Amino acid sequence: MARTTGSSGERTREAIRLAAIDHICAHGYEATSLRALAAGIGMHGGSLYNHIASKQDLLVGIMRRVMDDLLREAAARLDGIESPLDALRAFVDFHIDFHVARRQEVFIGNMELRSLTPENHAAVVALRTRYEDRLRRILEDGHAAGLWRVADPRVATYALIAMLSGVCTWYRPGGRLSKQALIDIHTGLVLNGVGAGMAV
Amino acid sequence: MARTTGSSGERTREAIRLAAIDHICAHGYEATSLRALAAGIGMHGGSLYNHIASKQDLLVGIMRRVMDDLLREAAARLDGIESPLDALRAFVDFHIDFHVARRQEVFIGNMELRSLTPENHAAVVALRTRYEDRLRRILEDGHAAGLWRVADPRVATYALIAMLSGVCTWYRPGGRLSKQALIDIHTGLVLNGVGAGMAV
Amino acid sequence: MARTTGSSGERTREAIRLAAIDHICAHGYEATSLRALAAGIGMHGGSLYNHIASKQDLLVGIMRRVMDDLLREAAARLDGIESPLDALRAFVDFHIDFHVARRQEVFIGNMELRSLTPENHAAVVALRTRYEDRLRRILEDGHAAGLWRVADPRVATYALIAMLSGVCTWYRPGGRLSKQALIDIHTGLVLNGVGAGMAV
Amino acid sequence: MARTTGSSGERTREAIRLAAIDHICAHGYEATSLRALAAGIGMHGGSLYNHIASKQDLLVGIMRRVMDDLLREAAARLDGIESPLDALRAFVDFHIDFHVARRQEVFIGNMELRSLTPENHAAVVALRTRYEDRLRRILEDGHAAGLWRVADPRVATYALIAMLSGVCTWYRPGGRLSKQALIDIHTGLVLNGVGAGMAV
DNA sequence: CATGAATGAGCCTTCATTCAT
DNA sequence: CATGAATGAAGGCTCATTCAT
Repeated sequence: MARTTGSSGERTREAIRLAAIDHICAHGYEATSLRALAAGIGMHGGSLYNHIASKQDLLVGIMRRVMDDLLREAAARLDGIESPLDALRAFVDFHIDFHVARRQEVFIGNMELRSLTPENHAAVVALRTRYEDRLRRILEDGHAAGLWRVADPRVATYALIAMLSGVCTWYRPGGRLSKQALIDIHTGLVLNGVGAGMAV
Repeated sequence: MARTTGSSGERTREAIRLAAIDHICAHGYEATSLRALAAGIGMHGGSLYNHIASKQDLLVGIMRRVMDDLLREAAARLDGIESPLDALRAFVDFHIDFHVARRQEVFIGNMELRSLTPENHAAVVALRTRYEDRLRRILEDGHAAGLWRVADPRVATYALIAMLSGVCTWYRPGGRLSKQALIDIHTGLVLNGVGAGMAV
Repeated sequence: MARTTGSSGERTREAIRLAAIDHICAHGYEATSLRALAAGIGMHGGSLYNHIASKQDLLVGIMRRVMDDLLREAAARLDGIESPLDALRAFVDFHIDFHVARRQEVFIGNMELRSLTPENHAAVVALRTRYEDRLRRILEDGHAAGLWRVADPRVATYALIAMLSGVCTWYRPGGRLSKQALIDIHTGLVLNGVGAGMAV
Repeated sequence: MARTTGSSGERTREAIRLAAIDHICAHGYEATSLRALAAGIGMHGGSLYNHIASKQDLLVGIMRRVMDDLLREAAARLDGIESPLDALRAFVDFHIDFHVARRQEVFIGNMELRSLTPENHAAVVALRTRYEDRLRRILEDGHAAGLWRVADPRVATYALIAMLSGVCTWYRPGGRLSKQALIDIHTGLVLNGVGAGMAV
């Protein structure tokens, strides 16, 4: 007998996740009511608990998943690139790509850290740090290779990631600019910014 | 005749503001309880209403004040600068300066837009836009003067402001770097970024 | 042909009963969740309903069973004893015996009367009364026979049963005292109490 | 200006306590809803929290108060009595007196120990033990003085207190028997029970 | 002005129970 | 029979807000 692509439970779980992402992104975690979430997908509030352990669990689930995906996809796209310059280009490319595609979840990941319990906070921050370390190492490598000059790689990392992530604050799909245009603009700012401008 | 620095009422109002800034910055607007705020300054919840009209009013007050100060101080520091290059330098300098000094309020201004009622949201966003316009005009002027090349001034503005504002996410006074070091690093990234690198 | 000790269904039903006795005894009926009960025996909450009609039904089942056993075993041990003195001794002996053996269920029977629906409450109280009547009749018989003096048999019955049942509040198997020691102590208190002391 | 005998707050607090005693006694702690309690005294559920810290706090408050009163009044009535026989009589007298007067609270004290948090449980049990120790010491003193024979004072204490406390299970004010009759009956059972029968 | 108290809505969560599979 | 999922009600508790004193 044919099996549907996911049990009803899995589909419900996913509907909850999507509704939560939408609502938390728009109004924030604290301002999101599970009742409202449930109503939005045609359930009663209590029924959610057949699929999630708690509201906090729902939040941290969203955040871990997006961080996991970010790290995994970053590895797939960036591992093995030898030249720091290529790596930096690829990083910008990937970062914008991912942040445009997963705009809402990444936004939540940035905004709702303070809504996590201490343990969850530590876990998510650890994942963030691993991602930041990728960029920091690229910056250090290029610096060591004389490709550019970065006085303080840590601060530069923070600054560049803040810049590149700004996209999920204002970007709306179907807007004036294509994703590729976005990538080009940001690639320019980043490469020039660190002083690898000739190469642009 | 000597004048006291403020009536008792004004001092209370200010204490409330400061407590609110602290708490909202740390835990968010929705997660901030007026009772807790009041307790923190030795009052009862209900008594706050002798000084504020509502919780929303308290929030929007904080946000308007910091935006007003931002615009006023920006005008004082930047108006009258002729050269786009000097203006850009001065903008970075001022932005970091202000964002380090008013770290918490600016952070609230960025994080809690979504907690505002539609009217308040519109009002605060209007102020933000006026500030962004300052940078955008500088970028356009420099471009027109051939000092640098900025393909899309609007997106560049978003990107640069996101980068420069990242500071209030992680900067803690008394940290590893002096404010001047911060300013230097960011000035480099910005000037290089737009392609005015020779001038750094 | 060998017979198994019970069908799988019966064994499940019994496992539910035992788990319920444990949990209700420890935390009370209202504080007992059917989900928790089910989990304790490796089932899901809903599956319980293949074996019980309702939570109330589970409770009243436990209480009726223990009262039925109490009455049946009391009859087996006490019916036919002629002398009131022998009967009183035997009653104490039996009561302690049963209450030590069925400590938890009897405890539930005493504590959870108030959790029963009115009909169930009436039914269980009727059984209790039949048991109390046994002691009351013994006391009246001995009084009539001049073996002791009991001013108010009803109150004396309540008092003596309260005393003898206290055992299930504090007794733990494997404690300092043997069951026989318990019986001796209580026999002394009861016989002396009614004034049949010479006979102890 | 005349002052009322208690602030409105105190009167409300007392109304809550009384309603809680009634309801918990009748239906048990777990089965008692704060909403229902509040409705019973014309308030909304949330308003209770102007007077209590939590439902558990309400329960432990009732239990501590009655245990404190029990210990204090016991001291007032029993301290200084030299003769063990007089002390035992006085103990029975006092115990029944108090248990009739404070029937409901004492009942709660006996039934709801398991509803207490571990810390509260320990605290209340400690008070109970101090009360039991009074009776145990009387029994030991009389035994040492040769007034009666008590093989195991600890168990005898449990047994007698269980018997004397049974009263709050069935006694209803205005019933068939006067309080004095109750006291007389129980005094007889106790004094005879320990073998001080001549003295009755 | 501050207090103490009440309101009424809302929140997260748990629960007994039902039922299609 | 067991499961997974839904229901609908209820529960304890918090909150912004109001108002008489």
